[in-house]
Amino acid sequence: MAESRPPRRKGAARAAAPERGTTAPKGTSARAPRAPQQSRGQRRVQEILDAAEAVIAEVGIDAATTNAIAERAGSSVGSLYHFFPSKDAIVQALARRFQALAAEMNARAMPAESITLPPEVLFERIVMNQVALIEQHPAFQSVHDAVCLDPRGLADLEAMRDAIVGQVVGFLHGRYPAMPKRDREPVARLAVSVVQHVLDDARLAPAEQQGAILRELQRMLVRYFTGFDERYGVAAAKGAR
Amino acid sequence: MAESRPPRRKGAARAAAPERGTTAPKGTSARAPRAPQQSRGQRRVQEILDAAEAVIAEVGIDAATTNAIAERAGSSVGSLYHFFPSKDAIVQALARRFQALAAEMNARAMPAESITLPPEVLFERIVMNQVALIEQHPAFQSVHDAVCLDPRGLADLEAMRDAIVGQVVGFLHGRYPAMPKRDREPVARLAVSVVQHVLDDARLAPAEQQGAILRELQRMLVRYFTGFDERYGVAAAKGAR
DNA sequence: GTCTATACCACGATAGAC
DNA sequence: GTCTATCGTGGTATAGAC
Repeated sequence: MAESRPPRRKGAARAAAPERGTTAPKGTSARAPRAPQQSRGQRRVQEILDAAEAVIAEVGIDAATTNAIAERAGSSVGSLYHFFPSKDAIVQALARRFQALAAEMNARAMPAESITLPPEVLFERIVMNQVALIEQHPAFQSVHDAVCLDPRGLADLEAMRDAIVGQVVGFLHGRYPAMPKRDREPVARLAVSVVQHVLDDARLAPAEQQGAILRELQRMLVRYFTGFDERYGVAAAKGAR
Repeated sequence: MAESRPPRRKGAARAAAPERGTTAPKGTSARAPRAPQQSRGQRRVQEILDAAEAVIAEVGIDAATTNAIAERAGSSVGSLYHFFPSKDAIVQALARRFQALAAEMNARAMPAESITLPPEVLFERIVMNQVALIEQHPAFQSVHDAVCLDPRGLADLEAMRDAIVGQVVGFLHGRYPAMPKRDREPVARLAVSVVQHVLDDARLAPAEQQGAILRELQRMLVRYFTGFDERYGVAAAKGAR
């Protein structure tokens, strides 16, 4: 994997830190009251991010050049730098998009009602959701890793991972009120880490084995959580299995 | 993070493919019959690889420059390129070292006698062994990922991962003769993937949680394999738990 | 065999015409 | 707002003295 972890500091031209102002990638300096302009600009920004995602998925972050991204977006570097102050800014914007996406997906995969589901159906849902997310956004891991190792610029924001872990902690709290508080976060971190990395890893396996790996992953998680079900009981479950 | 996966093709100067001949990084063209020369050369090679390992562990593969590696080795680029034809060759040599290391470690962690051990002690040993390996060689993951995504040059050699998976498959065969043959490889792949990635990931967690994550990882693996113990029985075990 | 100096090139980022 | 052309940086790899 890749590849080399930190986002680099290689061909950084002379311009050191051109200051990035607000969170939104403002096109021109002051906001223009015309809605069409803003929406057009937003569409352009999204197109650039889509292109960046595609290129990164293919060649990785370091090898994804600004020229390649611009070209893929049907645009050119100059235009790209009109919307983003630097390549890093593009990666960070992408990270934010992914964070929102992952949080939403996670909320859908384990809503409040799901805390009483039997592990089999719970993890079938979670794993399949994550599979879909990785298939639709293969750049997820690269971006995630790059941002994690480069805290600057995302410091005020919690790391992507932490947001997801937080959701799982909440789930554990709901399902196992008796689980010691200090156990919740390690368990959540482990579960998230396992799902994320195993699925990413599975793409390298022979195609005919990928289904089997998914099934084993589900089996492993089911056995892990069945242990908790037996130890702590499932909150308000009808059949405590 | 991670970075960008593929080893790049960035500042590749004009020299396209200077052909790498045999497997051993031959210094001069013909072998010199003097033993001292050879051993000295080998020591130099090892020093360069050690330096590369250290630099990669700190900054990642892409950001690890040949100059930094040479400097760290107490040498200089010219000398470095006397032993290795390219930066990629260094990474590949490093990969081979790691492969041997991991195989040896694995053989130590699960020798033939271990197939009857209770899961608790088995995974305590396996996890702790892998922890030690990652601590002593933090560049392991980076190199592994980079090589996996860049099959060229390691094609004849099995991928690092496959070698380890093969050992685990053998273990499963010994411990669970009744396990269907086609289940063995997915199970092995999953187990290897989980151990490797979770431990690598744990380094990013808050220090005070790392111990707990390790414990949870062991618990998860124990519950997973206890399921197999119950389903298939442990070969020739004294107490079938 | 080891070093210094440097060729060569790709990249990120900017300038300025349109 | 978008483009083309270009600059400055720094990275790989080499040349050639010692």
